[in-house]
Amino acid sequence: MSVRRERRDALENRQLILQTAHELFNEYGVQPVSMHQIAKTAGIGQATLYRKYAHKGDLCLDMLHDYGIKLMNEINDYLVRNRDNPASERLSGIVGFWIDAIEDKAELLIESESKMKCENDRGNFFQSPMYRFSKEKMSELLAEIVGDNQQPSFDPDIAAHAIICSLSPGGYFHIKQEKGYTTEQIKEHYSRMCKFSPQ
Amino acid sequence: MSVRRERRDALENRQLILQTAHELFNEYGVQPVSMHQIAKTAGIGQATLYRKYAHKGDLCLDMLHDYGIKLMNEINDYLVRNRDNPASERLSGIVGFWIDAIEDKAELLIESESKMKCENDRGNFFQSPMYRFSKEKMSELLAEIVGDNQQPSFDPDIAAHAIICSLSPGGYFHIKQEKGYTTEQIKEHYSRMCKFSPQ
DNA sequence: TCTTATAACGGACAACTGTCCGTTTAATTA
DNA sequence: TAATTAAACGGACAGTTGTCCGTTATAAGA
Repeated sequence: MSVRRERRDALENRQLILQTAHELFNEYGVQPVSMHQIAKTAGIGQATLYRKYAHKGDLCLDMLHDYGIKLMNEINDYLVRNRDNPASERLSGIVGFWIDAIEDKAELLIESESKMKCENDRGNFFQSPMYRFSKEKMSELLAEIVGDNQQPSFDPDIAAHAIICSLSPGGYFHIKQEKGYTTEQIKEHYSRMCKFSPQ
Repeated sequence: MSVRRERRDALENRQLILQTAHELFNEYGVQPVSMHQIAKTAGIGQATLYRKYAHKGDLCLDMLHDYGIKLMNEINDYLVRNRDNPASERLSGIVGFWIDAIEDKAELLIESESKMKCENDRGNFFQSPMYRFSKEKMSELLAEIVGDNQQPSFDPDIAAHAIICSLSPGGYFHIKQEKGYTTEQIKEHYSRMCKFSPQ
């Protein structure tokens, strides 16, 4: 059976959308720019935009794609460089990268977080490579931390997921503001939390 | 100076809104009901509705008010009854109550979570009594857990906040489904995580 | 009780979201 | 190269959000 490859106009429009959104977000910020405005500015139909991206959060998540690749590479490098350090330290290292990412890409992340309603949805953050990768790496480190424990322990996947959720932009910026901490102070407290290990 | 008391019609409308929203949510679910529909059904103007509630999430949060009071009382009772148990056990007890609440009130919580955009906003979950109460109680228990530690430790407020954030409905239901765990199994894993204490 | 100031009301409106459906266009096949 | 076919397009539309502003009703004071 022959596989029809993606039509040229479809590909061009996808690139045009990302380009246009990037420019509009740079000029006005993410939140104030509407999907209508993106379509209008790009000179394409509303439906063409929605056919590619289910909602603005979906679009924002795709705009984080390259950043996500870069982040995953950096984390991989970090883990290799520090392979002989304690697992808890490497874990807090990943958390540090994650916090930097939130600070860097706050607007896009907040948008994609707020539109994340339906499970198994296009544009669900929990389906993104960045989330899956980080959960996996954190899970491995947590498994290493609790590894030599005979009594039944918690599921490292759940712990990793919990750590990532606790770093959702909404919650992160709230506590940061409420406590009046700097980014480095938050990192430091998370780092100390990672030092915890079973009684 | 004289304090004008709240006008009668304003009070009546507030009750009418809550009553109407309750009925509509019961019949159709939370997500499918629009603010327009609530106003129309209640027989009041759109602006009257928005004057009382900044958005649907704000309304949902208010609809959780009584439930929140009940929950706080239950947690208080629990803490008194178990005052002689280890702090980590009481902590996982609170988490248990919290998880039950998520399961009970998923729809309202998801709605209020997804509309929580601006900090210091009416209808921000982090301003709600339920959040503040739980964070305070968890923070006290965490302080107790790490209390007799001479080296600098993490801020219990941050840890408490992190635990609550990790239990946001979106994240909770995602991991529950992905792992195929029952509610009790999630509680069990959280309980084991709470057993952790400093190296 | 009547007047008055003002809080609250609500219809109408502008803008946004997301979808439908008839039309166009690119890739495949002859 | 022409015909075919299905993917992709985009204007238009219905429904929703959130606000504005002229009108109404209520509580306080005379």
